[in-house]
Amino acid sequence: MNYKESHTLILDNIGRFIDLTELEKQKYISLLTEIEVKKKAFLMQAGEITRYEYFITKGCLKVYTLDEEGAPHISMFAVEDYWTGDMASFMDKEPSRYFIKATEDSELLGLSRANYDLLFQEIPKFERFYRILYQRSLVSYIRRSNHGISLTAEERYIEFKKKYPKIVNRITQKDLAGYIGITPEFMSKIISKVNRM
Amino acid sequence: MNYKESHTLILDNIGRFIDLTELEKQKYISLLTEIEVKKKAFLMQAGEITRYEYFITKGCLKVYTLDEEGAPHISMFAVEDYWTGDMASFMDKEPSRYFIKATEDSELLGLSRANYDLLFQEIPKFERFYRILYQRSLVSYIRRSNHGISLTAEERYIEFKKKYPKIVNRITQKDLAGYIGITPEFMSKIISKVNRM
DNA sequence: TAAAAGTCTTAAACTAGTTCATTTTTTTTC
DNA sequence: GAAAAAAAATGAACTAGTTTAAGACTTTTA
Repeated sequence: MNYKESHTLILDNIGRFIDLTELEKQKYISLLTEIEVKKKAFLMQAGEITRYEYFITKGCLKVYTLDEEGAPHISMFAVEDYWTGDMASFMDKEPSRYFIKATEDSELLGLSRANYDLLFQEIPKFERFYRILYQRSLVSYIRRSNHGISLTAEERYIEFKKKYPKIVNRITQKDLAGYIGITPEFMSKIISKVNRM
Repeated sequence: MNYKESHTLILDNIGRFIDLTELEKQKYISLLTEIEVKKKAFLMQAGEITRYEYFITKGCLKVYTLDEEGAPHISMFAVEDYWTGDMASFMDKEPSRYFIKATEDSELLGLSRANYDLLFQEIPKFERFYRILYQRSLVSYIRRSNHGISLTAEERYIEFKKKYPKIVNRITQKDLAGYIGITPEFMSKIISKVNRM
């Protein structure tokens, strides 16, 4: 993907919530860093302090933690047009608990912490953009944290398929199990059951 | 609680993230509505369009949905110095799925949707306040939605006690079960087990 | 293109959590 | 302050999801 395409993608994403002048667009783009990650490579690992907030222009990544037994718990899959990172670590400059690993060759745009702060000084409109972006993410996480707790694994799988039909075909069953919160073995049973219905 | 005390509480809460002039403080206070809810009364019910975002100055409320079988799933307990409401319904003016019920006699300050919009026009600094508020809530919900899925009920109970030591003594075991995502019977067993340890 | 590594499937034995039913304890209400 | 209502405790039978192990299928790597 060339620069122009990835810039159009991120500016369109921002354009959903705020209007920018040509000058502001240029200024914004100048604050971004181009990043490439090959399949299976880490964008970031637990213990590091997150340097960027990421916007995905191409590919797919998984964001996950490891529990005491070393089992992975996937908190999100990020594909084109998604934002990702570890906000807690990014904001408070504390070591992250998350790993971010590419499941396909991927391309991203990164906004560093210094540039994030600068952004609000230079284009205060971005306070609004992030206010709305966070608000919307919040609505969906509140819903997920309730559903995660109250639905059965089978119901969560059916919801995931409905909500992310494009993602479901790009990830392994094992990773999906790590997201749904069950073992790969039980995931396999659920899938064959649901497909039989 | 008198007006002055509740105004100090909310202004201190806001003061954590942004600085306001005296004039701005007055302006902000003038946009708020005083609300009282008696124990067991509803602040809001599913099907209604949420009219306010609420700040609690006294008391305790539970925010919950009912599933198809009529079982309650509690998404948060809100006590003094907390913000609550249904953001999805408030923002998009769509019917809410949530009930909010007082578990103690409570007092709140409400910001209506019209005044919320006005606020950003009159004191743009509030974009920043909400950007930071939402960002912090997001961090804790992301953590909760992962933990909710990957910890056992007993671990979730121990975490809740550690994180909200003051709330745990103000709510019933039954409501806590509705938050943790288990039956009241199993909650009872966990509590007696943990206390025995 | 063969070997190695990882993913998926299946099944049996197990455990965390549910359901239903009953009794005791606490809180609410008049 | 007695009666009613709600919450909490306990136990037995059940179900959703885990664990372990082994074989089949796919993808990656040299």
